[in-house]
Amino acid sequence: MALVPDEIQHRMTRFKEALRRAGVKLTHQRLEIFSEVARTGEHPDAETVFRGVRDRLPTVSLDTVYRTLWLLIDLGVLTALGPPRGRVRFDANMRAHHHFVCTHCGLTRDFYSPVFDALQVPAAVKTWGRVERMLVEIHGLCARCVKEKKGK
Amino acid sequence: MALVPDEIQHRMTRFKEALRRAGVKLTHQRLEIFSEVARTGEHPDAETVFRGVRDRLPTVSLDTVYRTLWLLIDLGVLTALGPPRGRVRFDANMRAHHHFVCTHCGLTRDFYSPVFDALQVPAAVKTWGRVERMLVEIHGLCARCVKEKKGK
DNA sequence: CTATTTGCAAATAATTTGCAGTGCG
DNA sequence: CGCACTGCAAATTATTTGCAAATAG
Repeated sequence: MALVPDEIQHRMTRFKEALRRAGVKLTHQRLEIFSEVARTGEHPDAETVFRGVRDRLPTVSLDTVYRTLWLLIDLGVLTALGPPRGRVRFDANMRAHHHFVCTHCGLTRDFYSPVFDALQVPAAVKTWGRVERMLVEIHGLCARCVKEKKGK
Repeated sequence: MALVPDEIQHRMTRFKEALRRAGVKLTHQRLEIFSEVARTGEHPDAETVFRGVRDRLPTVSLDTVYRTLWLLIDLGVLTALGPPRGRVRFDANMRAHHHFVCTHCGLTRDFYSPVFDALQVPAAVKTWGRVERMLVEIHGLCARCVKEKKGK
C-alpha cells in the first residue's frame, strides 16, 4: 500500500487550500487527522485514524476525529465509503446487477447491463484475494434529493 | 420500483428451498421478513423491514428482524449492501479509481483502469437523478481472510 | 414431543451532541 | 483577543446477546 510521496504532497496541498478557501482554521489536529488518511492507500475507519494520530496528538478525542473527517468530506478533500447513515441495507436480488446509489439518502436502485456484466477483472486484482463478484456503482443524488436541495 | 410477479414468485420458491435444504424451520416471521425484502426492488434497512412487517406480525421484535436477515444472508438468499462491520471508512483518493473490497474484513484497495474509467452511464440511469461518479467494485475475500478461513 | 425459534430487556458498538475552556488567525 | 475549535462526558442510534416462553415439524 505504499503511496508515492508526490501524491501525498499533492493531497496535503489540496487540503490546505481547501481549508483556506472555506475560511476554516488549520489546526494541529486537522493536519494530523487528514495526513493520517492521506498518507495511506488503505481506507481507515474513524477508530483506526484515532489510534493512528494518538502518538502525535495524545489528548485528541474520538469525537474530534469524527467531526474533522466529516468536515473534510464537506470540503471535498475526502470521501466516505459505503452508504450514508451507517445502516446496513438488504437485497433479495441474486441475479447479476448493478447499483445507482444516492449519496444523500442512501436510496439504491438496481439496473441491468450486459456490457457491465461482461467486464473482466484486472489480473493485478486477482492476486489480492478471491474474487466473488463485480458490479458497477453509480453514485449521485436521486431525483428526490436533487429537488430537496433546490428547495433550500 | 414495481417488480414482475414472476420474479417475486421465483424468489419465494428459492427461499423456501434454501430453508428446507438447511434444515431450518419455516416460521411465519421468516416468511414475512423475507417477503418484505423480496417484494421490492428497494433495498430496505432493518428498521424499514421491521415497520413493513408489523401490520402482519404485530408482536415481532426488531432483534428477530436482524437475526432473520443475517440468517437469510448465510443461506444465500439475501445479500447485505454497504460496509461490513458497520463502520464508515474514509478515502483521501480523489482521482478516478475503483475498489477491491473484502466482504469479510472490509479491507478496501484502490486500483486504476482506463477501461473502467471509460464506461458510459446507461441512459435509463440518468433519469433517476444527478450522476456524480461511477466506479467498479470488485467484491471477494482478501488473501488474509482466505488464509484465515482455511486455518479453521 | 422437543429442539429450534421467538420476544423481551438489557448489553455493546458506532457515532453525535451540549457545553465550557483553549488557541488560531 | 474574539470566535471558531477542541475535549470531555453524556446522549443517540444501530445492532447484538442471554434467557425463558412459544411453536414448527
